[in-house]
Amino acid sequence: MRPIIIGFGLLILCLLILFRIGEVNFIKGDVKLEVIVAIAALLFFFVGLYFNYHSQKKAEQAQSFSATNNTTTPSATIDYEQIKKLGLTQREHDVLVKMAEGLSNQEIATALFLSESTIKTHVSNILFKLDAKRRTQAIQLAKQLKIVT
Amino acid sequence: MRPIIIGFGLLILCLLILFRIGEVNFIKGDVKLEVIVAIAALLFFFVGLYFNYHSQKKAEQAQSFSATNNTTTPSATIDYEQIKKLGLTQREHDVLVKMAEGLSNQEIATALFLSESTIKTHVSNILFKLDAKRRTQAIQLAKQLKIVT
DNA sequence: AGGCTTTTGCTACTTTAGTATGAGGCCTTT
DNA sequence: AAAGGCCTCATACTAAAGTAGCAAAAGCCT
Repeated sequence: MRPIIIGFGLLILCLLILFRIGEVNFIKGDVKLEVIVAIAALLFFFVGLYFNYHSQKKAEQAQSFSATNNTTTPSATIDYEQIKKLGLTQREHDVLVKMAEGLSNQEIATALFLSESTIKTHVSNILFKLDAKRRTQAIQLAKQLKIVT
Repeated sequence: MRPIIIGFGLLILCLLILFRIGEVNFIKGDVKLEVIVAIAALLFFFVGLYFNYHSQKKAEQAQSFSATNNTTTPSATIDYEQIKKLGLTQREHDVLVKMAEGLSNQEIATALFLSESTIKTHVSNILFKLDAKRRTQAIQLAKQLKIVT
């Protein structure tokens, strides 16, 4: 929770700086209002993306967890029991899904708002847990075990 | 695709209106820069939320579509017409099948009694013909197009 | 036999993937 | 408050994968 607070703090700081620049330059007439508004708009556009992404992730997590608790659902698409059995975490499963879609590590990183390093770590752990040597093998296994569609 | 364009058109319109308000009121000195920036920021914050929400919806939709297709057509047969259409040769298809099994280039080479160089050539051609950037993507496409099981 | 495609293979690169290790923050449980 | 699992990220490697360009051999087709 703290990083979010820090993030917002920094954002507010950035905004204040923007205001300052805006005010100063308005006197000089160098920077136009449009530019400042555009920067702020862009900034908050991505903040919105980020924010929504995180809230949805949490919701998904809760959903899948409740799904695993419900033993009566065979879940025609994904076998959550199998995921549990293999010891795959939520995040690892996320990455595995993206992997199966044919994305590169860098693309997965972009899609999940993470760094490539993190994806590599996850992938490495996935390969270990699935006892696979390559990502292609992991994908094949994952489809067989119905932990990805 | 069209709703997105319309949406962005409306957004640009909103921005222009904001600019107008800003300029007009600056002369009168009623509304401050901060307010305009804040409005723009808030606006785009929600735009970000909305945008991300929809992109995720689409992803989910695509997933369910492919899922329903799989359930409605359980035929595990290979579409040779598709292979022809793509211009894949016999050997390339052989390699593609091995690729989908999760084998490395070296392993495919051993399995087909060829050198790794040859496999690389084939793989490169496969990727080109399938318009894929990586072998994982090629596998995913190949399964969708039913040219591998 | 000459023209065609396919198959095979090479060298020399560039780019991704994957491993090993460490570290810090967050969250839950104890 | 301490402990442990999870997530994130980084560095520094090594190992595959993929690209570009070329070329020889084989098979096929009238």
